[in-house]
Amino acid sequence: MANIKEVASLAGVSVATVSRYFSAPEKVSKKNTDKVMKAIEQLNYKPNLLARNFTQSRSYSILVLAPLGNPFLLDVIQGIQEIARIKGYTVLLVDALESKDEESKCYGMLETRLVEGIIDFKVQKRLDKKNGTRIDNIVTLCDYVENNPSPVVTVDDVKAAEKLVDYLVSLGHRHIGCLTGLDFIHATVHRKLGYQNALQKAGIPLSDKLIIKGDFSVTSGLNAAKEFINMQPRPTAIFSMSDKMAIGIIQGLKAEGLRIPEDISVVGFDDIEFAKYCEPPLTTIRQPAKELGSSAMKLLCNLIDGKYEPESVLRPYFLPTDLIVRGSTAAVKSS
Amino acid sequence: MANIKEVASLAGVSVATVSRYFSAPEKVSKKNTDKVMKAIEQLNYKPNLLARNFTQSRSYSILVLAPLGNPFLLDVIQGIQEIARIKGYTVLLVDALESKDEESKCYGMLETRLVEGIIDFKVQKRLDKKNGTRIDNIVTLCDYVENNPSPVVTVDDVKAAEKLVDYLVSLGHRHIGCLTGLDFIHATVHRKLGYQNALQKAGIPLSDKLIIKGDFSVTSGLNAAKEFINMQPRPTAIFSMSDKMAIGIIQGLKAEGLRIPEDISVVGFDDIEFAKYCEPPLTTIRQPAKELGSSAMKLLCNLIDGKYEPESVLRPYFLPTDLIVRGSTAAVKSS
DNA sequence: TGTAAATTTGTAATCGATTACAAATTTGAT
DNA sequence: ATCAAATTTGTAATCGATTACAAATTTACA
Repeated sequence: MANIKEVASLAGVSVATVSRYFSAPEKVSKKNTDKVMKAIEQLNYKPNLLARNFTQSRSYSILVLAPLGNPFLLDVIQGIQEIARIKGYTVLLVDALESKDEESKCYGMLETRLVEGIIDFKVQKRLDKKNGTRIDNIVTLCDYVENNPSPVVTVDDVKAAEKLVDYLVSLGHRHIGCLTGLDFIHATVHRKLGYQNALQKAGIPLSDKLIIKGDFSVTSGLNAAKEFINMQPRPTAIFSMSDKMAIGIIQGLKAEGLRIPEDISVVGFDDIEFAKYCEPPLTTIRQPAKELGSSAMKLLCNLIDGKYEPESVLRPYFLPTDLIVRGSTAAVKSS
Repeated sequence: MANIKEVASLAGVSVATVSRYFSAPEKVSKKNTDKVMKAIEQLNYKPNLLARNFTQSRSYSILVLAPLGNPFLLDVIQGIQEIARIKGYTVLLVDALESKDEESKCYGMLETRLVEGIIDFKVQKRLDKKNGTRIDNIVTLCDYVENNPSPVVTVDDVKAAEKLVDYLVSLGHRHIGCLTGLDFIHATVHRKLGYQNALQKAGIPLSDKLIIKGDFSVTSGLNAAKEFINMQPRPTAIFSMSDKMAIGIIQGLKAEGLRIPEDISVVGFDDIEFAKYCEPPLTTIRQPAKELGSSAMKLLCNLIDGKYEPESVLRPYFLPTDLIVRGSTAAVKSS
């Protein structure tokens, strides 16, 4: 494989000229440009980017730590990719469900220079290491906590959940079940808060008996369905913290002969592609997936470029959500 | 950020010793190991992997070119990741639906040393460049063509489709519609072949009128549904080349008041997670997604390590598929 | 044409590791 | 205690680019 020196010698110029041919072609005379071009062509030369990255001390790569298995993520990742491409970054992807060990290895890639930034789908607790401050060039996506150690792009889960449950309340529901997500994800906490806010506003007493712990999987929805059915009194509506679980719930309820939405209304969260192809189509909260991804990536690029005062970006950057009303919800039966 | 020289000088040893501390710790005396450890600790030293990669002329990265948007891919990618982690590679992911330009840039990453191998979800036509031979360290996944220029891991789409349509025939169907995928994907060609084989075996005349062109999206399924309904004679069963399209078809048929499977049977291909949560649950072909990913990655690792004779791996590596019978198929109505 | 300014070019240092080879040290056997 | 073998260590070259700086060349204008 030819290197820059060979190109230079074949072209009869110095290596600096060849290097400039790539980095600042306007500074190379027409005559030499031609010579260099020919030599490159003849030797089929491709610059060794490992060498370039090394000298520039840049990897032009960023890392995305995402819990694959969530179909909602595909769109988010596409949003990330879109900006990455424009800005000249390549995207490394790691499944975030790996071990803690694996995770810290990923964070280590910042220090070993393999990546210039990280987009993580969950808040890191232990970001503050030795020096007690936030670590640079990390953006938290779709998760958020008070005093977040890194900049955040997400939706306002509290408001979104509140909006959704407000809607159920407006349909006359007063016994509203809740299926939560993984509890180390802060979105779970926030959506629960929104759920409770809505109930309180409506003067409905809160009850932990109406809340079941889920894990965002279809299966946990299926299992929860049975529990909801056996509740006394049985809820007339169920708020599921993800569409996937809502689909499981609907399956489980139908298996027991219940009709949706006539007997029980079910709502999800995310608006994944299949939400509208459910039977019945799912009432849910739409998150602007692609925008979440692209906004996070833009933010990360600015962090890498040092365009921000660190403090100025620690306030969460909330994107708007939409309530999508479909067929899985109906007014409560007057009993 | 401390470098190896500073560590060496603080520890009172040579850089070679520090380097060996990482690469061959058994060759460093206990005394020096301690000294180096302390110096590393004290300086919070992390080796600059950009430098290491450069000197070793290795990136320890591989690229996956995948059409995101296919939920089936998530599992495949997890399979890839699993092996990648074990073998010490990181995975770059690029959405394969990008422009040709983007695509060749990705292939260029092999020559610029940024990645050591590529897993591509489609066969490359122009792999044979100047030297007319196959390009090393590329594995084609889930796509296949005669005289493939690179090693292939996939399922036998012909056999799988044939198995599926055999099943429809066994239910008494003789008018079987077909919704194809993108026609530059060879799997489309092969599945069509399997479809035709099954019909021929059963002595059913082939007719292009029963075949509609799709693009693997739900929408194309929705659109096709209307066309199938208006066919004369109307098919009693439809073979869709992906689950997503099948879901669209089912939606479209139901919207027109048809019952599945009583009026029309529908089958898909892939067995994505939502196939079993459809209404009715989808009869389909299960592809071993995770195994496809892990097998491809293992193969790629061996290619990178030069363990194979090039010719020995150009025969496609077929993984087995299963026919999954669910509720979307039924015996044809005796008319 | 002469000279200053602007442009283009080349030399050589540099990035931070790895590693071949030689030198130094330790170990082990007699 | 001696010497050979084995182990450990250090010196310095190397990977392939970028880039500061100086030198050479070209351009512009009086």
